[in-house]
Amino acid sequence: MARAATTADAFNAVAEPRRRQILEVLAAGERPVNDLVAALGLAQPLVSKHLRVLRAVGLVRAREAGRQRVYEVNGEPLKPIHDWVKAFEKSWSHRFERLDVVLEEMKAMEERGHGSE
Amino acid sequence: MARAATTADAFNAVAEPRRRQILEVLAAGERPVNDLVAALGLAQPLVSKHLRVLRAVGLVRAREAGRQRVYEVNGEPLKPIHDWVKAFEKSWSHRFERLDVVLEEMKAMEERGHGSE
DNA sequence: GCCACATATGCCGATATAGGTATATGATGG
DNA sequence: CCATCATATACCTATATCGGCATATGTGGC
Repeated sequence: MARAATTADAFNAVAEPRRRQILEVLAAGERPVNDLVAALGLAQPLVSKHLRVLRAVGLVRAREAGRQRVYEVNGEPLKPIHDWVKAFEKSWSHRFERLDVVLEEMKAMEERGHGSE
Repeated sequence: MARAATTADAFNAVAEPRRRQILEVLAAGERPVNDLVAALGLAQPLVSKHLRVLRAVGLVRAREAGRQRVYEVNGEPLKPIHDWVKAFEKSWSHRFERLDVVLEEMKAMEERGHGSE
């Protein structure tokens, strides 16, 4: 057996740095393929192939617009990754043992009108 | 070029379901290899090879104990994944604007003693 | 010293990848 | 209709994987 298909999983799809880049660009707003080609500096067929993988896992959606195909992110398939990784968060964030405390902190931060990051 | 090495990244290392399983088991506490073999029902060389990959990325650490080798999780290399994925969280959690609601949910989940997967 | 135990490594086969180049599909405009 | 733009697909090569089996390394006990 070889490695699991890249289209098997969001885990596998997102393991490719280029695919992550594509998602990052699309996070700023939907884009036709050529924009992605320009933004990433990759060969057009490469981008199309990566998009194919992302589409297969549901991470992007295509919309037809004349002769262009406009792609848009759909982050939902990332949720399993988020949930799985989150279970290990305490491993690097030691203040995380007291979850209640952390929640208070976050809440306070939010109320102070301070966004994310 | 083939796919990036599994040892290139936590992203790649964790794309393998078995490797995730290993980390899940180890999350409950350090274990010698044979325990993992029993817990996962895999062939011993397989487990050793997966551990090798996880070690290469720093996701596990080995401690010598007599003729056993006790492995332990180190979640820190997962942080980049967490951070990256988190940026897309709003994409699937539309109620994310109401942070307080989310916090309640998290608290509830935690109190229910929710494991991984 | 020798044998059983615990783990790691070597070699093999099948597979599917990423990237490249050339080409097919498909829509638009003249 | 034909040429052009936008995107997708086909074919190719090199590579590294996962899993299986056999074996090496290394430790402890008798």
